Formats: sequence, structure tokens, C-alpha cells
Amino acid sequence: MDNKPVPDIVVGRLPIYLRALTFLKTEHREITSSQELGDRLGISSAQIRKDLSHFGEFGKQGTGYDIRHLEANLKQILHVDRMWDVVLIGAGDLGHALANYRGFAGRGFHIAAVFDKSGDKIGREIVEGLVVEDVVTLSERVKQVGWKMAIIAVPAEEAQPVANTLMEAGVKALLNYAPISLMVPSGIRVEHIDPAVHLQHLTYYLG
Amino acid sequence: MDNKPVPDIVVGRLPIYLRALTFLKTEHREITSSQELGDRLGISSAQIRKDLSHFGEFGKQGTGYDIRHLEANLKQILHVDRMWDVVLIGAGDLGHALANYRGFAGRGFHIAAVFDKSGDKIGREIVEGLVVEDVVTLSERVKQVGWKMAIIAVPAEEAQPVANTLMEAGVKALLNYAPISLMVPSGIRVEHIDPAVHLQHLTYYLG
DNA sequence: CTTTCTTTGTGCAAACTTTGACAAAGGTCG
DNA sequence: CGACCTTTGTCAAAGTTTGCACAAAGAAAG
Repeated sequence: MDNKPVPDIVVGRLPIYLRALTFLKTEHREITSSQELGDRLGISSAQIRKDLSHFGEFGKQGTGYDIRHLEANLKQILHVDRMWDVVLIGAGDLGHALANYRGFAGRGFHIAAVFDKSGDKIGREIVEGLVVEDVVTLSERVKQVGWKMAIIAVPAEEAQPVANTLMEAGVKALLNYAPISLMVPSGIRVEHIDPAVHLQHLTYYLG
Repeated sequence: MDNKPVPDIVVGRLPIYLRALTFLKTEHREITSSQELGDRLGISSAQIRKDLSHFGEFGKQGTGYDIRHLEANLKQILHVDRMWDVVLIGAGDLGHALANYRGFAGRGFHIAAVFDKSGDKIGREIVEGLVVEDVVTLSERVKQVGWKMAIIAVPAEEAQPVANTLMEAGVKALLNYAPISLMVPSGIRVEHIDPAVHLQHLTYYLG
């Protein structure tokens, strides 16, 4: 709880804690402890306490943490105590799965628009109330509406150009599903999801 | 290059290096350097050299790295100089996208079978040559065929039971897309992919 | 009310990870 | 062929992250 920036590795664990708390709520639990959370997540209890201590004091000695209270605080810290509009680029199989994913709404995100470059996808209603738009209008629309987050679900060769368009139009955070490392200037944040990368990490240990 | 285990954080970067090398090949490049790779990946050149030094000497001073040679070595280190059969559980939108994903084959993976519990999906051909099987036969089939890797693409509440079935049947590595932290015994490896977790990591910085 | 038990938040030490710097090796060019 | 340039692999230092251990706070039980 000082004024130095919180380490990114700590920030990255907060959504995991938040997810675990929301899960505990579905079990109608009201109180938990760093010990219980750690056991569930495979993390030491000391680490959880230390991570949380960067942001304040949320627990009660002898008792633990009030689940709703800690959940509310984590949502605020992560700025998901509001809804974020996210623009999705790519209406292929993956884009389809993301547009239909029911898990975003409860966690702070709303797919606000979908873009693709393929003529036979543009104009189609990918999901109730969401019509695929032409990617040539992407820049204009992003500037107009002011979206700050985007999910890139296009083929590898188009990912960097799409990212450039988005950044130029004011998007500040990217979630990239294309199997390529995006190059971005400082000030823009990117997260990468590539199933083959994860699988290859696993095969290392399969001897 | 000693006999201590290589840090997991280093192992986790190798698939990124491999992906970058494969990409350079598409640009018909033959030689690269730790400097160039680092610039592309946003990693320091020293770190790349250090990471690779855990496994041997792959470069040539004054020149850099032969792309094909380093790529072949990384594939061997990661055990993707062979094809891995992967079993996929869940034939919803996400399962569909994964079963149709063209990116696995070139990187060492083949979706060998798909399982679901829903009557209206079982028996359907999800992709050319891949018919959705009934999840009640999962354990039996895994034991029979000896699959070692699985991708879990089922709803959160079914992920842990499915994981338990898989592990009991001999699967050693899991890639979990369900929004829940799986509890697994030591000896089993899991990687988690949850888009909302990544998006929440990003929103922290969007103030 | 006192003892005992639980659990937090934190100071410190240990463990781990990244970076800087440079000798050695090899290439290039006049 | 000699001077100069490039780039590796590695050592040591710096920086970061984790875990231990414990005082303090609170709950529970008698």
C-alpha cells in the first residue's frame, strides 16, 4: 500500500482471485481465507495476502475475507465495476464463438460491434442484435464511438495491420488471438492468446 | 546448459521464439539475431540468448542464428518434432472453432476426437472426419487409445468433473478454456485460457 | 475474563529473473 | 592480411518476486 506502481505480475493475478470469489458465491459462501483461496488456486496464502496488501486491507484477523466485500473491491481495482464496450475484429469461427460467449457480461464486458472484411459475412447478424460491419469502416467507427478495447480474431497476416488501424483510431488495449506477436508502441497494452503456444508449453513436460 | 531443471518461465517463452522463427521463414529470411528477435517480441536480446543457453549453443558469433536450424532445435526441445493427438471435450461454439482451427497441424497438434454430452451434438460430424462422441464413453476411449493431452471447452460447472475423468484415464496435460481454476494433483500440468481474465488484466491499466 | 485458536498484514531473507558488460569468435572490406 | 564490425555465450550485479515467520487483532469456548 505505497505509491509505487503495483507489479504487473500481481495485477495479473487479481482477475484470478476475482473469478474464484465469484465462484465461491455460487456455493453460497460468505467468508473465505487466504489459505482457502490459495489451496483452490494453487498459490501460497502468503502471496495472496501480499498481493492484496498492495491495494489496502480487506480482511479481518481471526476471520478472513468477506467474499462480497473483497469481490466488490477487486472489481473496482480492476475497473470492472462498470461495463466496457469491446470491438471484435474477425467473424470467422473464433469470432463467432466470442460474439456468442455468455461469460463476458457478468465480468464487465460487452461486445459492441463486429467487423470482417469478407463480403459474405458483412451484413449478417452474427448474434441477436449484432450485425457484421465492413472492416473498411473500422477506423471511422472507432473514432466516432470512442471504443478503447478490441479483440483481434483475424488470420495472422492481417493482425498487425488491423492492430495498427485500431491504435491509430484510439484503441488502447488489445486482446490478440492471432498467432503472431504484435508490435505496439508503449502506452498500448496487448495480451496474447494462442492455443498452440500453450500446448507447446505443455508438451515440453511430456518428455 | 547444466542439469538443473530449466525454469518454467523460460520454457514458456520458447513457443514464442519458435512462432517468431516460423514467421521469419514466411518472409524468406535465413538468418536472424537475438537483437532482431528481441525487437520483434519486445524482449531484451540478452534474455533470448540466456534462455537459449539453457539448452545449448545454437548461434554463430558475428552472424546470429540460422533460422531453420534454431527452429528445428526448438521443436525438438519442446517435443513438437512429432504430432500429438489431442482430445477435445465440448462441441459448443468454442469446441467448433477449435476443431476447425487450421493452425494446429503445422505446430505439432491434431484433434483426434471430440466429445460432448448433448444428445443433439453426439453423432454430428463437427469437421470432415471427426464425429462427436458421447462423453460417457470418454474414460474408456482415453484408456483404450492412450491420449495424453486434452482441451477442455465445456461450461465451468462441468470442467472439474471432466478433468477428473481425463486424469483418471491417464491424460497428463490439460488446456482449460472453462472460466474456473482447475485443481489437479502434482504430475499433471494445466494451462488456463480465459478471455475475461485477460481483458480484466487490461482494464486495470485503462484507469 | 482468560485461555486458546485462527487469520491477517508485513518485515526480512531467500530464491529467482533480468540486465549489463565483455571476451571470444567470426565475418567484411579495403 | 589487418583493421574493424557484428554477434554470441556467460559472468556478475541488480532488480524482482516469493515465502517464512511472527506480532497483533479478533473470535470462540469454558
